[in-house]
Parts: sequence; structure tokens; C-alpha cells
Amino acid sequence: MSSTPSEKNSDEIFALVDCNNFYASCERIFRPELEKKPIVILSNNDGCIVSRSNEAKALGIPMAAAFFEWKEFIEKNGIHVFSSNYALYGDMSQRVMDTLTQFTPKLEIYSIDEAFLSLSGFDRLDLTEYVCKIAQTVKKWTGIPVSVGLAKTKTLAKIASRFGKRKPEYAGVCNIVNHPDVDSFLKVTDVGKIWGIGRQNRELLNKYDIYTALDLKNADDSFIRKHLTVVGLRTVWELRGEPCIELEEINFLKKAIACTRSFGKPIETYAAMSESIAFHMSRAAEKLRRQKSIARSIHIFIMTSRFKEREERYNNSSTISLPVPTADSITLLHCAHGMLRKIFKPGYKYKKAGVILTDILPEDQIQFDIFDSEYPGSQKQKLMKTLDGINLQWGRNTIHSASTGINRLWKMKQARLSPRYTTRWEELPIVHS
DNA sequence: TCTGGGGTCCTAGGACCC
DNA sequence: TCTGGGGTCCTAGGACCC
Repeated sequence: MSSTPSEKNSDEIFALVDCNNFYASCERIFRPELEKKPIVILSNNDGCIVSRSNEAKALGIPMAAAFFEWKEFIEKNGIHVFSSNYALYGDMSQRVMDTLTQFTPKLEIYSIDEAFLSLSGFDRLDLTEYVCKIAQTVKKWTGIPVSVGLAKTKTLAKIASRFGKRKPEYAGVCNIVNHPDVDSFLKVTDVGKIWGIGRQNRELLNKYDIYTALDLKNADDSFIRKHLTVVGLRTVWELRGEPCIELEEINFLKKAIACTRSFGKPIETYAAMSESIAFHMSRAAEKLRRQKSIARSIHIFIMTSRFKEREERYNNSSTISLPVPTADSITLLHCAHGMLRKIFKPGYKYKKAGVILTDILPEDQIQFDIFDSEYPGSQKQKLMKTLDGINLQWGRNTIHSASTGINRLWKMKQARLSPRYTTRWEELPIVHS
């Protein structure tokens, strides 16, 4: 018996597991007295609000609001504020994902707080019951509350999880796999809330009277292809229940590695800028070596605040291709300094700088010749291995290039950082019994 | 005073070739 | 004066995501 593609497709079942208010939930686990209290988490540099507890949302604080604009309101309402603590969130994320692997071998870690699970072939179980058990186990083992959406495509699973999270009657789990009226969910979903439809596309679609997910589902394919490219077309088919976006189980090597930061205080001197570029480049090179890769292309940029008047703004960048791809910090630092000299202009208050490595290849995929100073086992490679080993054992920056600076006056502001509860034993809170 | 960071994918258009 | 056309490769930039 042969099956048509559509028959085969109808067997797919995806679950999206989404941690509720992830960063806020992480902070709350170690400060149980903050249960039911409003909490917000700030972005790097304490700039914007990037995570809010339900109580903070209820008070009307919008996502991505500038902290300084809401500071007074936050203080007046007794809202608790944290700088983002990625050591903590990364570790908690790992625990959540480890828990999920107990329930299916096929999962895709989509972001720090979301995973897609394939439950295809689990039909003999009561699926709703099964994912309820997943959610309860994650909460019990890690303390993190999650919402789950179940559907025949990833895009629909995303929509289902929104209902799971927002509508109390679903208690966190919404299953629309065999729902008799999936359109009833699409009809009340704004087209801009669909996975893959951002602000620009929402505006465009509205001009053509497409306002809801149901409108988009019923839109004309050639119209979508023309205005939203194949990416948009895939989304539309997914809304119709035809899977077009596969589960990506394997963690592929990153194709770009970026290290960029805003400065705590604006910097004006070449010396300070050069330190920051060196610092970012060192971190980028470390990440590159950690995934056992080399890079062929370097991009650096410097910029003033985008909120300044036009005449006070200056943005510039430089990109080069290396004759020989490398992961050697010293070579990369040398190039970055040369590039910075070409684009740096004195007389501006710089707010942000960064380094992006692209054209990345696995380190073993390149033909080395013996005249090359970076063949495997060369002095350069041995030096980098030693350096990474020491920094891994004794903490980041135990050994670093002198050019990355000692004082780091430009480093970011993190005034309200919580302790690294799960990754630094000496910072654990003292428990009195 | 203060406004995040790190990724992915797709396309248009230029350069180049025959 | 008239002034190819089609294929491929590369890159910058724009859209999206969390």
C-alpha cells in the first residue's frame, strides 16, 4: 500500500513547549518570596525590559519598554527589577531541555525557553494527557512553569500554545491536532502574532484586508508568493495543516558568530574603542574554537547612539576576507585592529561596537598544506588550546590578550544582577534550618 | 543622563563569463 | 547611429525569530 504525501503528512504531530515568562520564572525559583509579586528583567546594560511576570504584565508594562521611561512607575508599584543573568538562565534552560528528552527522543531546542517535540506515532496515547504530564514533570523537576501547544504543524503548534498560555480553561495545554474547528482558533488570532509574520508583513497584509490567521490561511498562493516570498507561502501552508517546516534535531554549527555590546558609558577615544573591539574579538574567537570551526570573514562595526541628532551620529563598519581561514585569536585581533584604524573617527560619542565572524567552516574541512602556520598541531593551535583550557578551568579572562584592557571602563551596566545560584557554589544563598 | 544581543533565511542586483 | 542575452556567483540588506 502506498500513501500519498498528504496522507503521510497528516501523521505528523508537533508539540511546542514554551516556558512561561522564562527569565522572571528563573529568578523566582531562588526567591520564593517573590511568588505572585510583579517582576521585570532588564536587557544587557539594563536598557530595556525583556521579561515580565504575569503580575507585571497585568500592571501594563509593555514588552521591550525602555527601562528609564518606566523607572518611576516601577518604583511606585513596588515591582522587583533584575539585570539579566545569563549564567543562571542558560543553566535552567539546560535542565528543562534535559527533562523534555525523557518524553521523546525527537526534539528541537528552538531557543533558550522553547522546544519543539515530535510526538508522531504517539497516537495510541491520550496526547492531551501525555503533554499534561510533560508540563507537570518540568514544573516539578525544575520549578519552571510551561505552556504546551499540540498540532499537525509547527506554526499551528505555536498558535495552540498561545491559547494554552492565555486562556485559563486550557490550564497550560491546548491540543488542536484533531480539533473539529481549527478555524475558530485562527479567526481570533491576529495575523501579526503568527510565527514568521512580523510587523512589516502585518502592515502589508492589513492593506489587503488580511487581518487574522484565518484570512491568511485563505489567501491566494501567488499573491503570498509575490509579497512574502517562499517563506510566507510555507507559513500559509502550515496554517492549512500541511507541514513544511521540519523538526531540526541536530544542532548544526553556527554560520555566524557575533559579539556586540552597548557601552555602559559612551566612549570617545581610540584606545578605549580598540580595547572593546579586542575584547569582543577574543570572545568571538573562543566561541569559534568551542564549536571547532574556523572563519574566513571578519566584520566589525562601531556606532553612536541612534537616538542622537543626525550630525552627532556616525556609523561605520568594515568587512574583510582572510586569505587563510583561522580561529587563532592573535591573527584575528591583529586584523580587527587594522580594520578599526580605518573606520574610527575621533570626535564622536560611541555607544556600541561589535565583531561578527562569518564564512564559518569546520576546522577539519579545510586542506592544510605544510607551509601553512595553522595546520593541526601547529604552535599557534597549541597555544590557543592551552589558553582555552586555562580559561575553562579558572574562569573566563584568567588569561587574555593585553589589548582587551584591564579596567574596561566601557563595560556594561548590570546594577541589579542576581547571584549565579546554580553555577557558582560560593554564591549560593545561606539556608538557615 | 538612560533605548538589547545573537542568530537565520531569502532576494535583488551587480560582477563576471561566454 | 546601432550597442546581446543568459547563466552563475557573490554580497548587502531586509525581513524574521527569541
